[in-house]
Amino acid sequence: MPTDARPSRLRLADVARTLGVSVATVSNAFNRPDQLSPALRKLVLERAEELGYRGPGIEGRLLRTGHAGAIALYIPEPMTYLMQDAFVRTFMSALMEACQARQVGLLLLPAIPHEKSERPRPPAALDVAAVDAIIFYGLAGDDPVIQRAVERGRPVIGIDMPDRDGLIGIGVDDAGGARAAARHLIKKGHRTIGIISLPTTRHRSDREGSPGDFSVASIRFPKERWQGYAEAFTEAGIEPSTVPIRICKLNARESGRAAMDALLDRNVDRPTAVLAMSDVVAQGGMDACRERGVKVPQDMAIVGFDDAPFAAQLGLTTVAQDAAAKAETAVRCALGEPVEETSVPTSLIERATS
Amino acid sequence: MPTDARPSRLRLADVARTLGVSVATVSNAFNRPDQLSPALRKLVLERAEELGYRGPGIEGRLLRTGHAGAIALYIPEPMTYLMQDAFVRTFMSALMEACQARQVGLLLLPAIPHEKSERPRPPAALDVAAVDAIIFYGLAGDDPVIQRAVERGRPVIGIDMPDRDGLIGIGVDDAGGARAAARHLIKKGHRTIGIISLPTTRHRSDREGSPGDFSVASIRFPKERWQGYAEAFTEAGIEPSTVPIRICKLNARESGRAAMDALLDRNVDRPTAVLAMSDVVAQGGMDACRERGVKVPQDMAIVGFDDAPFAAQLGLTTVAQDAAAKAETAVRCALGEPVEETSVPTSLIERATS
DNA sequence: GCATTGGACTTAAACGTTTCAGAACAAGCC
DNA sequence: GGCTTGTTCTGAAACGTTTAAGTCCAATGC
Repeated sequence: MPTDARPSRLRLADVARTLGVSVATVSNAFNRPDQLSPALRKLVLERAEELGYRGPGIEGRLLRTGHAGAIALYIPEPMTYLMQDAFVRTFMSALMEACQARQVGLLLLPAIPHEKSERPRPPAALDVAAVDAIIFYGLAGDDPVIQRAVERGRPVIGIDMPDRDGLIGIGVDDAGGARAAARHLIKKGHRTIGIISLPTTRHRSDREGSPGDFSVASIRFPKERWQGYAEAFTEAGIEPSTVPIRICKLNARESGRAAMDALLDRNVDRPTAVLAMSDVVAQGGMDACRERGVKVPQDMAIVGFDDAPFAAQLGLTTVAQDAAAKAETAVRCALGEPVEETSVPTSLIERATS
Repeated sequence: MPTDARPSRLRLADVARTLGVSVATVSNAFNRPDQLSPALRKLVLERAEELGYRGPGIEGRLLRTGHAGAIALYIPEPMTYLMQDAFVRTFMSALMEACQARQVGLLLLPAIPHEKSERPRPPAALDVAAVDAIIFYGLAGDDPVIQRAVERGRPVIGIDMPDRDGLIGIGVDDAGGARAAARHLIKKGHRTIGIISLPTTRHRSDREGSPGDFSVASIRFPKERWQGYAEAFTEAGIEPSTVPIRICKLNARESGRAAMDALLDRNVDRPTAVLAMSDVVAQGGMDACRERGVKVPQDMAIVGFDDAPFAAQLGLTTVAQDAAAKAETAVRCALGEPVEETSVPTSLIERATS
């Protein structure tokens, strides 16, 4: 280590001093070209380059304007979840691309730990992070962190969440995608179709469900997807209240397996097809069929949701979400760019399981 | 509050005012408990909670103290690369865990685009991001962004990079890993073991080498890895100066192939095993063996270095790096925590090639 | 020639926080 | 009683930037 006494960064004032102009002029050279003559601007910029001044630092600017040049992503899970789930990774990639294109930083916020602990806990990163907006992913609609984020007075975006006071919800057209999936199975001749649902509230368990669960759901997409399924059923003359439903504890393969098991155990109304609310639980369902010797799609047709990367390998018919559009829209909203529509389209991808 | 149209965040001053104390006192209540009586501190904290004040915001603090509560990660690739490569994902997960544990944000910086463009380009995120430190990953040792980062006057960490003025390099324990690899082959009964080395200086060519090349090496890894190999040889009573060495021009498959070719061409001391300094050149060596009908591992055992993602598929025995420790150490350095050792342990992974 | 306009640059006041240097006061020591 | 020491709180000056308001001056219109 050399004996560099003062490695402090250069400031506007340093550039201003060597040129004999005011700091305002230097600031304007960088931010408001119309406020000074082109000749002087060129001079200032050249001198800045010469000195190694890279432009106005964030410290002062953040205080003065509140503009941070980054957006935050918050998930209620440990951060590593972003790397684990293949579907999430797809979304993340798209989010990164959107940020990259705008040269904006993406700040991953640590989930706030469950706090039984001491009262004077330090302010959470979520509360103080230097960002222009916060994007939530995988959050329940009634999570209290939403309120905290909104209080910060910056745009707050919720992926797969309903709009809410101060929260811009971005989602796929869940109802439309689900309707298409259900119609597809009905067209194939199925009349008894089971549902494998994702959890509808924060209180979670693997259990039997009913349409009533969806009307009180605090998590949006199961609700909306059910509505889509139900619409298609009604169209076809199938009474939605008679449809067998299993609700999963988690979006996990094992939960899907258990749900399919329960459906196959039924004596009456044993379904010939299943609509799964995610590809992950659909995959679990396929596991259960294989174990029990139930042939897919002959004895059991399956349609997933998400078009996760592994769905193609499995030959799983599924509803594709445009994850890229979702991420792009989220970043647009975050940065205050004009955005026409906050729900993105879906499309049914027919493969071997139906 | 019905009348207040302003959604502006609460400030220290707001809390101070309602209590009739000075802002300094409120600030101290949050940051320096020893500066006021416990009773008053309690009062202040309670009132803050009541008002919904979450603690001193980043804007002022950043300006005053420069403390941002986040660290940046910069890779010279598009950000999405972080999601694509399995080896990188492992590192990322570990990095996230380290950040999560400390409740520190992880800011992903967009790579600076190749700039043929207009002169007055806006300051890059790398230059202005609100972070306490910058971690580089996958960067060439002479990339000019290092200089820019160092100029910011914050800790700069380089993963798999040599130390450099202002840059803290974090790497694996090269000597230890190499020693383990050599011991492994010796234990298997090999006595004539060839070395396929990475380049030792900036002047590069595919050529024969000798121990002297390593004592004058200007590049760190080969030197250290050779030391590890040599130790193990000496232990086993093998004179290091008699060991056949090939030095590659590049860390490239083709160079590895050429090196193995040369070793197999030897009439005397034709090796029965090879220690390669990277998985890439090891892979090249395997190519050469296949072409010449030399059976691996029967006629030629091979041990690589790195545990690159493709190593498992190839069945290549190699020296794995502890990605988690690397990430943990990087974060430690970034946050100025005491760190005893900036080189991280390795472990030998035995597969089919030895 | 004198007011008016507009361009080019400067002045100075924020923005919210931290922290150094006191102030006020009480207690202890000689 | 004067002096030091300590405790608890306050005043005020930074930190680096942006920007509304203002100054200066040359050009224009009459």
